[in-house]
Amino acid sequence: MKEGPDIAQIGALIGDPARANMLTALMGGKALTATELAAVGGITVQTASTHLAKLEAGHLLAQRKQGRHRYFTLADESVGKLLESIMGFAAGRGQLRHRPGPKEPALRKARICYDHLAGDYGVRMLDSLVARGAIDAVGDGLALTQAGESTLKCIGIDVHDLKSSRRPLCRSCLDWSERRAHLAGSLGKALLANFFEKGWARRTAGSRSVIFSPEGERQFLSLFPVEA
Amino acid sequence: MKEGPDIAQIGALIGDPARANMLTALMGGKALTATELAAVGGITVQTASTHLAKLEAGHLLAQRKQGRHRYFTLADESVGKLLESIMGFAAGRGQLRHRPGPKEPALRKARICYDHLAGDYGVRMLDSLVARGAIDAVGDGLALTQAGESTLKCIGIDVHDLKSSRRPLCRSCLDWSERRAHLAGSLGKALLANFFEKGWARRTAGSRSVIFSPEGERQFLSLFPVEA
DNA sequence: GCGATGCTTCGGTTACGATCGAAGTATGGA
DNA sequence: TCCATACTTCGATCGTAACCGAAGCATCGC
Repeated sequence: MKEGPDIAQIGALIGDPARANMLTALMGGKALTATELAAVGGITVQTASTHLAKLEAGHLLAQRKQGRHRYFTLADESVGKLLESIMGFAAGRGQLRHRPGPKEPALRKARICYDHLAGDYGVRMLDSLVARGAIDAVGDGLALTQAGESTLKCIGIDVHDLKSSRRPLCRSCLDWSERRAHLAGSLGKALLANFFEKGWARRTAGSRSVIFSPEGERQFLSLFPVEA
Repeated sequence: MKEGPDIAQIGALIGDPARANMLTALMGGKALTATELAAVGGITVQTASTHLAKLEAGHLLAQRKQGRHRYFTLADESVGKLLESIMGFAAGRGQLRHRPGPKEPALRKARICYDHLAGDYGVRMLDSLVARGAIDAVGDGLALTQAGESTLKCIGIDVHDLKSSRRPLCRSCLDWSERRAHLAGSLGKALLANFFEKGWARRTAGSRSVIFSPEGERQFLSLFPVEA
């Protein structure tokens, strides 16, 4: 009867709308305070506090005290991956939350998926890297090629630094809006960080969407062309 | 605020213990009746009926009427994949349901994951296929090689038949007990079916575990050796 | 037709958990 | 020291959904 891991527990954790909203907000990768999370959940701070305690007990969140603030983040990358995969599943059944809201288009174009770029632009970037032979793709798997290493060096990313981390360099992540893979892993993170540093793009205040500057957009599109 | 797909809904569906048990049971790949599912959920048929209706409305289950029986299965492969990925996540946090039960060892050795082989033996099989060059593995991705096609022909599987289906041939699936990949996709399904046909193994009554016959086990182990 | 079986629907109870007001604890600044 | 801010804990309320008994359909075998 009772076989295997307890999926009901984490299902229940994600199953509450307020908690789901908070988790979704944390997919933006930024650490948020309890008060901020209460706002996105549409509840009071007291209620949020109990929710956050539960999520932390379930090891979905981690918190870091800083002065009188308490910053919450997703516990680790695996949580982000889990959430994105559930989103992909939900999107596949056409269970979008209500009707597409005003921010939907921006979200579909470019957004943060935990710590890397997702949406149309994220998919485009991976496609382009694969097309030029910088990344090998077999099925779902991704691997950086020799040629890819030098390509990235030109962009300004030293792959050698990334390789020291225990986290995999390339990972594919199913994009819920595009229903295709985009690039995750430490390389995906480094690329997004690189775009922010260069001023090509910036995060928005209360949302996961990523806004490109006109110049940044031009650069990005020419750096990652799509074959005709 | 309300961004992206509705993960709370499917979280809630999975979050109820009775429903989670039923879904887990259906991971065995066999279609089960409402009465059987009520038993695994530990509830009466009436209650099970309402649960099943909800799961069906949420597109997690499909049902097929056959005489006065109603057979329920997972809606499609994506549901199985989602559940296994949640199990993998839960297992990773050490949130096994209680303490390992008596059936746990058998389950870890060999079990059905929706329609293919998982557990120690499932992981071993994939490792062996990769080691002999029958399958290419890059990151998470898997692809059958030319050499692999003939290997499978010897085993008694005509890959050409499988290729006609829209479902991908090779897919990697994260094994919650081994925390490594095993082989899913139509090829994974065909291999397990092949073992059943040959009488090497059989499913058990109320469980996901797969029991090998002594002879079948010998054959299996020699067919999929592990390098020293 | 009739009873038996498998399942669903209805009605009413119950329990759990989400919620918030109010009070309590910690940190920072003045 | 004193107050303001950030957050948690307590206590109580309330709503929802899980649950089961009983009744209602549907299908099978006879």
